Amino acid sequence: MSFLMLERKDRGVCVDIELYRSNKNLSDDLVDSIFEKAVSGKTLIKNRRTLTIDYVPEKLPFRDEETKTIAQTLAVVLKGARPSNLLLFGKPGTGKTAVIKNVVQRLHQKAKDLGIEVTVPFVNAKSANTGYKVLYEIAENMGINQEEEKKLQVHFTGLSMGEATDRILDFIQKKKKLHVVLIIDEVDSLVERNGDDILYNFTRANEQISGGGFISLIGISNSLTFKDKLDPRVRSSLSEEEMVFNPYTVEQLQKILADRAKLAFNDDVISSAAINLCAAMAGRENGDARKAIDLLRVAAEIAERERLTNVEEKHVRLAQEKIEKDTNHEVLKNSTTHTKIIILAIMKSKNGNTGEVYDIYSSLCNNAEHEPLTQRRITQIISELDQLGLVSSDVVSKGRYGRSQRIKITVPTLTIREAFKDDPSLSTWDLVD
DNA sequence: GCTCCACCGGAAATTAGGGTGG
DNA sequence: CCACCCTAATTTCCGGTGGAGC
Repeated sequence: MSFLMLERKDRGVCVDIELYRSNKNLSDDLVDSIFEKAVSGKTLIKNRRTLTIDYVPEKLPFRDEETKTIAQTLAVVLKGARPSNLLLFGKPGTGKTAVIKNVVQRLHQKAKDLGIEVTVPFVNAKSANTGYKVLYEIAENMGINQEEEKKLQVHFTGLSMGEATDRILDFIQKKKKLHVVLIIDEVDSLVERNGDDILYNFTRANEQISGGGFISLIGISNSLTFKDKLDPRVRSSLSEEEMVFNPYTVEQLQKILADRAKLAFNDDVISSAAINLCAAMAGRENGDARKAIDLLRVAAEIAERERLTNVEEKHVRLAQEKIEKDTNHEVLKNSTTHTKIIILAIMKSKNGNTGEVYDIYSSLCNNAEHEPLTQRRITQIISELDQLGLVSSDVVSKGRYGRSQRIKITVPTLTIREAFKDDPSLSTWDLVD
C-alpha cells in the first residue's frame, strides 16, 4: 500500500499521448545510448530519469508556499483527524501534481514512522477515461479487490455507479479506522464527462461513515473555471480549501531547468544559452515547466545522437520541431479510418467549406467501400481535429449563400503522408496530390 | 429591414459490446 | 435466463444564425 506502488500503477494505465510518446522515445533512446556509449565511451546524460515527466524532485523551487500549505492541511491526518478537502488549480506544467506527490510521499513516510495507517489513492481522471474506471482505479488502489468476499469487490465493469461507490464506502466503513485521502488529478475532465455525481457521493460520504474512518478529497484541475460546473453543494464542500498555482515566469523556468540539468547532465555539457532558450520557449506557452523539461531532454537526445559533447541552442530549436512533428505523427497514425479520410478530403478540397469537404469525403468513402458517416458526425470530428491543432477552422457567413466553416490543414503534407502510408484501408491513390 | 441559405452545434436516442446479480 | 449497468460511437432531431442580396 505504499505510495510508490500506486504511482507505478498510475503510470501503467496512462494513455496520455504525450506520455506515450515520451516513454516510447525513452526506450528507443536507451538502446541508442547504449550503442552510443560503446562507440564514444561517454555520454551527455548522466541521469535520464530526472528528465522524465513523472520524476518528482526532492524539492520544488518556487513552490514553497504551496508545499507548506498543503502539508499543513494534510498534517492533521497524523493526529487521526480528517483534513479539509482541497482543490488545486493551475495551468498544465505549473507543478500541481508534483507538489502533491511530493507532499504525499513524505506524509506516507511520516505516517509509517508513527505507525499510522493512511491510504492515499491517486487517480488520474483523464487517463482513467470514464467515470466508472475512476471508481475502479480507486477501489484497486485501496486494495478492495483483495477482499475474499467477491460481493465486496469492485469489478471492472457491470456494476452500477452507485453500487461501486457503495462498495468503496462500505470498505472504509468495515475497516473501521481507515483514513483515506483521495487524490483525483484532472478532476475537470471527470466532471465534464460524468457530471459531479461521483464527487457528490464522496464529499457526502463522511456523513455515512461511522466508526472513526473518513475520506478527504483532493482535486487537481487544469481549468480555472472548473468550479462553475459543479453543483453548489459539491462546490462548497469540495473547496473547503483551495489554491491556485500560477505559471512559472521565464526566470523561474531558467532556475528550474538549471537545477534539473545539474542532476541530469554531466558537467558543462549544456550551455546556459540553451537552457535559457528552453525557458523562453516554454514561457511563451503559459510557463509550462513540463514542456520546458521535455525540450531539454529531446534537445539532449538530438545532440547525443549526433555524438556531440554539448547541447547548443540549435538543438533546442530542432527539439521543438521534433516534438511537434512526433505528436502530430502519433495522432494522425492512431486516428480512425474515417478521420483519415476526412483529412484527405480536406486536403483535396479547394475552399474547405463543409459541404465541399463532405461531398469529397462521401465519394472517397464510396470508392473505398466504406459506409460514409453523417455530416453531423463529420463536423464533430473536424472540431476535434481543430482542438488537436491539426486543422484550423472558423465559421464564415457568406450571407445569401449560407454559413460554413473555412477548414484548413495546419500540418505539412509530408507528415500526413508519412503517417498514413502504412494504413492498408487507404488505397495509395488517395494519397497522391 | 427582412429573408433565407447552408450550415452550426446542443441534446437525446440508438446501436453494439462487455458484464453483473439474483 | 432475465433485467439492468456502463461506455463509445453515431444518428436523429432540431432550434439557431451572420449577412448578401432583394
